[in-house]
Amino acid sequence: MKSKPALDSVAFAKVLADPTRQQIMDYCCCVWRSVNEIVAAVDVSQPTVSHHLAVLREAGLVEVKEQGKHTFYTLNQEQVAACCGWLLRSFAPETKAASKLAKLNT
Amino acid sequence: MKSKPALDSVAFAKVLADPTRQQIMDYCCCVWRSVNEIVAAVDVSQPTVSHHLAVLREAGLVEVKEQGKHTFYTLNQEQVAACCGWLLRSFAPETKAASKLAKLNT
DNA sequence: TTCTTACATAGATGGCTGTCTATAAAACCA
DNA sequence: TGGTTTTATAGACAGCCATCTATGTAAGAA
Repeated sequence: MKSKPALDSVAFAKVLADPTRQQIMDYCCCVWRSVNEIVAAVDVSQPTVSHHLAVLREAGLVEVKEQGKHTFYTLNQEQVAACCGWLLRSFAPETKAASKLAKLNT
Repeated sequence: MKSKPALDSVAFAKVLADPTRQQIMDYCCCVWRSVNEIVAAVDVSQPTVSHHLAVLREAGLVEVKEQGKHTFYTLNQEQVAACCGWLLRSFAPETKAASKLAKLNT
């Protein structure tokens, strides 16, 4: 019996289903970034970046840290891993990848 | 150096980002299903099912087998696994799950 | 305090897409 | 041959969403 992820698999996919959002996720992977830095990196307006960050935040796919005037974001890799694991167990249960992950998440 | 999946990660997410489509994927996982069976299982019209199957087919997420009057579909688990693996390596590289999969796909 | 910087929110808009009905096409049956 | 079943395609339409501009708000600088 596998536990469900914190995030619904359709909701997870919807969050991922946008190139700008994946670009932001990539840029915030393994490192904390201020909104300013992200805006400079992704070629959409600052409000659009804020919108995407709100989507990612509500999905629990980013962590937030406020420091004075700045707000820093970083990718929540554990959440991504949990959702990908769930997808693998749901839609690729007979593959080697699913077997490899069988021991995780009990 | 990890190889890219056959399917773009944004395109993959877009295909997954619909509840009816995930329902069809679930229903066709590990078994061949005719369009008729799928229609009976998912509570949308037959043309809508055909539309979703076309989306899944073009993404390489299902395999197709024609037998006389019937067309059978089954989920392509390897494609799903490849895309999930790619997502894990991209957006959760520091997790245990990513380590487990590190040996696959070289 | 006043100004600037950093970020979020509100509202509008255009494009995409999931759904439907209607129809076509192909295979089987009588 | 004609009719039925199975699936795909075409076209229309409504709802969603990514983006923008404009504005609000809070923190630091002067």
